[in-house]
Amino acid sequence: MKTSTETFTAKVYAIAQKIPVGKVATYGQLAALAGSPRAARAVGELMKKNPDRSVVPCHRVVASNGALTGYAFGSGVLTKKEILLQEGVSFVGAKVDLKKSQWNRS
DNA sequence: AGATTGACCGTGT
DNA sequence: GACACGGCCAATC
Repeated sequence: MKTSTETFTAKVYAIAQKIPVGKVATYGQLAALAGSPRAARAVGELMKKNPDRSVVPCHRVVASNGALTGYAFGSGVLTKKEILLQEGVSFVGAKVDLKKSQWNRS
């Protein structure tokens, strides 16, 4: 029986890996799915400290308003945006079109 | 063990 | 519609 924190962290990473290509999820959404709807901030911490972007597509995680926030790899948000465009995510100016590309969890 | 920070979110002015 | 403030959660120093 692990502490709640480890479960939360594990869930966040697991969920992040479940985000399909061409879709994005908000920090709050990941937090909610992980069991703490208010832990959006903590999710950001996990993404920043994420073990590996190959196992945790942190680039598919954006702010609730669709804006791209920090990125621990490449050139930061610039690289993140490029990757999302590569994935086929719809963009509106400098933000993601959540109406079209927000992850509709199964 | 205590205090501070941080890739956020919601509400108010 | 834009700017400012507070609140929550977990990790890090």
